[in-house]
Amino acid sequence: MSMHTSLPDFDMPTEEQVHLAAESFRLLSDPTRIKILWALLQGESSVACLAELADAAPTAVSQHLAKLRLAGLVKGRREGTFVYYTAADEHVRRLLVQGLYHADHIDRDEAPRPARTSHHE
Amino acid sequence: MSMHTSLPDFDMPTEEQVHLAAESFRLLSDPTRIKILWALLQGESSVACLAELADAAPTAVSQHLAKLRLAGLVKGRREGTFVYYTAADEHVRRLLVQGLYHADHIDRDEAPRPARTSHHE
DNA sequence: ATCGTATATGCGTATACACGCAGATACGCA
DNA sequence: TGCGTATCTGCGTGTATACGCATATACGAT
Repeated sequence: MSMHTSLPDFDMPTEEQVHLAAESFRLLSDPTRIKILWALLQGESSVACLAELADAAPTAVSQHLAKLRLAGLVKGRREGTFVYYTAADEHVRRLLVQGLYHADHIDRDEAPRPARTSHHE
Repeated sequence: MSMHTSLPDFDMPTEEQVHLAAESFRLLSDPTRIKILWALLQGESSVACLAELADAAPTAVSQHLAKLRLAGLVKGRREGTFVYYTAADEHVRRLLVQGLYHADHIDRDEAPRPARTSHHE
């Protein structure tokens, strides 16, 4: 028994899936990008407008959008000098909603003390 | 002109919500932690076992679990020298599932070229 | 009490990222 | 054509983090 050597017999995601998921989560791990994406879930918007909404510099927002676009989380539609961005799909919405909803239900349980026994107590 | 100054009249999450969500996403943005959490969704497990499943050093896994525990994503139950961890709640499952599912549907659209018109491409 | 296992902590290092600034490119208008 | 706005790109810097190693602590068995 206690075969630590027994490897996953349940369905473990592939390395590629894990890597891609990690990348998506990483892009969602920045407050500015979360604000940008949340704003985009309400409808398409331009860089400058998103900069206002997210309270960040247009340059920074542009860079964030570039990364989000390369990761396939947002799409851009150029119209003259403006580029109107939109959230890529419903997955983004669900992901973001789950994250924000989860934020309201966090139960920080620092319970299992690192095992303090001796030390008299 | 152009009143960019018009701020969100739709329901924008609070700074705290955004911060907490970002923190959760950040913890989910590491391949090793994703593997650990995925394994924990199948049931409780110890550090050493999780180290095998995630193909990582027990020390590293312990540190990851400590961070996940402080963030309220996992809970630990000590039994002798072993500490059996479990995913904190269903939110974690949904979040992780959404992320991994999303990974299978990514449509990397690098479309909106930075506006190349003339310049003879 | 001593030893071995299981887990946790501290330190050093290499890597990655966010942001600000400057410069480049594209579009609309006169 | 030239000017202004909107957006994009490159560089430098400070900060954060993952990992390996060594060490500390806790528990069970001899």
